[in-house]
Amino acid sequence: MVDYDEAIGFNTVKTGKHITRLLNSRLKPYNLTAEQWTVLKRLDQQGDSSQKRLAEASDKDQATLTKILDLLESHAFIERVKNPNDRRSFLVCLTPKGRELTKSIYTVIEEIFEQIVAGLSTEELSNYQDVLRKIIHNIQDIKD
Amino acid sequence: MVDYDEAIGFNTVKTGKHITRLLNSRLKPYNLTAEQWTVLKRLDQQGDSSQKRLAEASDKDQATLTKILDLLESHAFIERVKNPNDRRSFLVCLTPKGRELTKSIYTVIEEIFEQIVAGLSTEELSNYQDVLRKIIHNIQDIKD
DNA sequence: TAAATATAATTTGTGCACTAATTATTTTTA
DNA sequence: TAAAAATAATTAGTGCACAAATTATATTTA
Repeated sequence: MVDYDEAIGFNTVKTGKHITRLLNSRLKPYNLTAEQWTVLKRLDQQGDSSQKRLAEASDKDQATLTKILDLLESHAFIERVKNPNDRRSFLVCLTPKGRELTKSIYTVIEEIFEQIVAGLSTEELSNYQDVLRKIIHNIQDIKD
Repeated sequence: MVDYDEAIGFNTVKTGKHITRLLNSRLKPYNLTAEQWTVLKRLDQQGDSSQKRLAEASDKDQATLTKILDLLESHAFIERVKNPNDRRSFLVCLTPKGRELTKSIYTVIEEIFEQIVAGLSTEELSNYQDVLRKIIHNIQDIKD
């Protein structure tokens, strides 16, 4: 009988933690953490966004995102602009400084991941992604 | 060009988070969190242990474990006993209450994971585990 | 159209994860 | 064997994740 709590649960969380920690150590010289990078990346990908939309895209809750944005704003990587269409919300925008930084971090991140996936075949990684997708899907089904 | 930051990094962390959140919601009636369960499970598996050994076995740092143990101790699930062989350390022990709880949680956890892995073949899950193992191994090599 | 309901962002409180520093104790070095 | 170095556990500080509550604003209902 396979112990999935261990094999899937603990080990997925552990792997995620170690990836995050590695990224954090490499991003430290840029005054960035892995979580903050996720937010910058989403802003770069989808353009100026409301916080709600940003939270959804980066899989973070509103409360957590507020804190992360506060930090990014304090470093002048982003700014919050009043949303002309809805006074309850802001549009979050990359500053020129933030845009410049984001561009250079793509390279840093890419190099790290080349090391992280070294020795794994395209097929192995593709299968891995399928399983991740199915697990997330299963969890969402349980919740409904 | 596959974006491994997204496909592997973000999605592994996301999946881990969602598993943890699901477990937390199911363990809440027992006054337990997923992380606390990990510690109880390790104690059950390896018997009375020093904090250092427990931290290693549960992939937590000493500081974090201290806090988790404080909570478990406050609920009388565990107790810290002076280590007769080394005055710098304690032996952490399950109380009868904690042992009883641990036994019943195994069943709860097993049912959740049956749902989490539903529809995934033994082979798929086995391959998934292999990739996790290799990623962790790669990360450890990078650190050395 | 006014009232009821829902929503965006923030704050508060709690539980983790991580690093650095600290104190008492043990181990190693010279 | 005394001094230096290492170690176990804890504390303090910072960054997240999550749930609940709150306030101003938008949407829906009757």
